[in-house]
Amino acid sequence: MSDTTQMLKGILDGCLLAIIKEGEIYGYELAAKLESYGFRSLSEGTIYPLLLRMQKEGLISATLRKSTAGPKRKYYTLTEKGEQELVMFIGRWEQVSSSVDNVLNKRGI
Amino acid sequence: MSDTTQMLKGILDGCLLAIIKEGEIYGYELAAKLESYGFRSLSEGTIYPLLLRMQKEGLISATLRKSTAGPKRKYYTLTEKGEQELVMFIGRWEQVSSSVDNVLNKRGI
DNA sequence: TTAAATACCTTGCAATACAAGATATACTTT
DNA sequence: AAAGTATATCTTGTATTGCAAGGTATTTAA
Repeated sequence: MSDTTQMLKGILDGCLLAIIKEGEIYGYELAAKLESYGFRSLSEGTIYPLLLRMQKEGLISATLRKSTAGPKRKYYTLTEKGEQELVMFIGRWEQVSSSVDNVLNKRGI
Repeated sequence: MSDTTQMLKGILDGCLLAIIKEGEIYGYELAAKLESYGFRSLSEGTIYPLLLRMQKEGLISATLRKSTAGPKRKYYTLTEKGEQELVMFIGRWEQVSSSVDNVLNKRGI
């Protein structure tokens, strides 16, 4: 109850969409990218199931490519549906985050 | 997958703490207050179990008082532990929300 | 007395982050 | 060759939590 686990629910998927939109990227690299944006180190048990789920929902699509330093990488790109979902995510985020900021700054109505 | 349900996880408790800190308040009023801050209408099935949980954890304490227009009201106040938890919540929120904003504004590193 | 607004609670479900453990490839070191 | 290390992905099971649905009780107004 004292970490950010619960707080990440419902925002990680949107953040992944936003990063993938910037350019084709694979899971292992994504985890590092999230850290560079300020997220604490995220478990692979979080990233991979999430990517698979989003692919199954048709938000992203994947292609396998050989790597020079390990097993094949699974590169993801946004689908049309994924772009739409990203737009809706941003709307949700702005509504919720501004509400929280209102509460913390004590500016009701 | 297109509402803010998941996004509220891990932030509602902190928001309740912040509002209760402003002054003694009861559950039914709290729901209205949250709306005035920008949250969409929250179910009583969300508010009451959450208040009971926080009371059980010792973050808030309650006293019953008669009402002029209905059954007794349960007024909540912050405990010392609740104040500490609020401070920690604010820290978590600032870390996470700034990370999300970084991702959405594409400002890595 | 019937209705409506107020006020609180309980049960069960669904969604999701994550720990733990497994598998496989390429390169480097011994 | 063999072993180790970094890279890269996946699966299973668990804990937490928002919320719908349904229930109870009190006060005032119609």
